[in-house]
Amino acid sequence: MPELPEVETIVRELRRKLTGRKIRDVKIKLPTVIKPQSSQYFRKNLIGQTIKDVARRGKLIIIELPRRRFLLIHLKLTGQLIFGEAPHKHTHVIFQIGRATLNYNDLRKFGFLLLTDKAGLQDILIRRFKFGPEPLTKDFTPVYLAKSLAGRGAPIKALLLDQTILAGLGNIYVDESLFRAGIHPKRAAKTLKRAEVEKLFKAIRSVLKQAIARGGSSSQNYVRTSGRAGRFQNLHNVYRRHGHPCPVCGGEIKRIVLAGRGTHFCPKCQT
DNA sequence: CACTTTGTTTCCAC
DNA sequence: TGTGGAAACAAAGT
Repeated sequence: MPELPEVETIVRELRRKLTGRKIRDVKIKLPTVIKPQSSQYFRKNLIGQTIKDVARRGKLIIIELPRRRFLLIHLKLTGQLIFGEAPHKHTHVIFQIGRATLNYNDLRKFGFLLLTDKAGLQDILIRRFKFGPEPLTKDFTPVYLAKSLAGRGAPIKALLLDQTILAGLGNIYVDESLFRAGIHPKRAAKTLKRAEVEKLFKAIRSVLKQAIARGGSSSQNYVRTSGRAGRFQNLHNVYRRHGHPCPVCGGEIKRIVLAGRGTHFCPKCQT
């Protein structure tokens, strides 16, 4: 599952391996797989470019190229960027950087790559990706969280998944954060007490930090850019553990559908 | 076959 | 206009 930690890892490795290097060639293996406008654009525009910088906002990776060009990579679900791997059935784009290769794989093809100019980038960032703060920066505070939840009748889980409130939290980490905070995913956001908001704030940060430290969650087919699996799935308390006992109280973990997502929680511990 | 998965969009009701 | 719920969409593996 591509979520925050793996994107962090990818960006770090992209910086290390690509910054200042030339992209000599970009091979489009299956042009129809990528958004139609981008495959053409790739072929024409990427050859010989030098990567200047890489940034991350939520699950969107933005690589700055010279001449005010930007490469956007939006990783969703099964999207992967893997260094030094033989291309396979789900490899859609291969970046050749010197002798190194970086594969863009996406089994379900939910993600996309797009090469665009400054105006297009701004358009996308402003109109399509109005991201809230990064959970692990100082922009994210208990006060901000409280303010975002105040007066909202929606279930707390729905708001935590909303990227305009908080960037980069996906289904796994929302479920795990709510478990750690002892809050029921269906609770109306505005009913959270001050102490609960504080607890949730801490839970989100600690879950993400631990997940990053362990290289993310390989619960289905996520792997790191090195191709190795993450190890946070071993620490999942509730995510896809319905029918199993709660590690805290021993009660049964339940699964419901909330905000269109599989939602896992302990009915005893989370109120 | 049904079902799962994510992020986004669309539609509908209030 | 904002809000929230529900459904739809992409694609493919289980």
